[in-house]
Amino acid sequence: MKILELIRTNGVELALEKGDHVFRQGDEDKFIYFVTSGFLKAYYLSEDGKENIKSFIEAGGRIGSLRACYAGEKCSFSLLCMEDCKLLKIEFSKLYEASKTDPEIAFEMVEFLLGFSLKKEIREFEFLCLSAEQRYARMTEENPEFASKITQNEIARYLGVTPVGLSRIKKRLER
Amino acid sequence: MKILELIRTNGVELALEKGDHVFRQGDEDKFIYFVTSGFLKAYYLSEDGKENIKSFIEAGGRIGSLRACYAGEKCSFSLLCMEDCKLLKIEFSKLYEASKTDPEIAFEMVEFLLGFSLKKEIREFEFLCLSAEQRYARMTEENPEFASKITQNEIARYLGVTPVGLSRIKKRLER
DNA sequence: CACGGGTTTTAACCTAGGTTAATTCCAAAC
DNA sequence: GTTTGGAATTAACCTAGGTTAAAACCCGTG
Repeated sequence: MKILELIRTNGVELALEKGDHVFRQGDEDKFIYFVTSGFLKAYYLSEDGKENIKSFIEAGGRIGSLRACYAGEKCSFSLLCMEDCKLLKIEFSKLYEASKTDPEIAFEMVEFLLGFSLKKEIREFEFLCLSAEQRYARMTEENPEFASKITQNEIARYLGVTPVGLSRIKKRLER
Repeated sequence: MKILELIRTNGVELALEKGDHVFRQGDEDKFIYFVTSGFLKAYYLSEDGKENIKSFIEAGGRIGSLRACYAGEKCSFSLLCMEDCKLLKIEFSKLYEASKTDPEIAFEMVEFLLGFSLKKEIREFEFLCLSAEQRYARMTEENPEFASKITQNEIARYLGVTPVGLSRIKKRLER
């Protein structure tokens, strides 16, 4: 991974504690973060204070606000450490420029972005075509490892329902 | 655009009529389509025959099933011409291989995928955080040009509600 | 003009999930 | 053991949107 080399030479290492924010919704933060260890959640906060979880990020994952990095906006979500975390961060622009001049990096970016797009496409499908109940069923099948790390409250917020709603769904399903 | 050159030399031109399918859900179709002219819709069909619209594609747009092209699955949606269309198609693998060896192509792919990811991220946000009513309000603001080309029925199916539901939402909003 | 087919609206009824608040559970801390 | 605080469940009530079917509307065609 040539990108990882680039980060080792150009990036900055961060050690954060459980409960720390990497950045907050509204910040201008044009970095991409590579998760060395730990576990994070990315979440939106609506005006009336409601939390909606965009994604969970495990060791090996990457995250950054595309809208902030690439569309010149503020971060549209917050990023929070749910455990102590080690991260490597690099300016998005460095990655972007590097992919202009370095073919290997460009190709690795293509690979990463394809994987990312695929995931987002599947999530779009789930919201567009499935009920909350079906989304929950899929989640328990496909991400059983999350169950131990996150509360049911957070699963609900990730699926787009309230904790109360999810509790009902579970009960309905166990029959 | 070096990608467009590649397509002119390696791609195939298609002229389709209104009502034709480019491919159908379940097909193995590993092409990326560049829309020269016309207007199409990409939609999912559920087991019980319900249609959910993934996206509309205008001239200048590109589309293909990522799951088919990149994840080795069947097409997860169908692609239908809503007007007579001129398309250019190319095997995804050709684009992918080219981005391994040709830095310009790789960079153009990065640009395209960043734009695509951004759009999907916004759609995820809309489903996760907004009500159907809010999604409709945003759509009328941001894609007023669609209104003339598509029926309200289809707007509903794109927003994830039924036509009846959307009719109600409209009525509620006009007060 | 009348006809016919598709789109939109309306109405009546139903269901999933939201809201609020009370209750129960559980686990860590004492 | 008891206390305490967060997580999950339950219950009662409410609302948005689904479902079905009928009505109204809108065109294009003969």
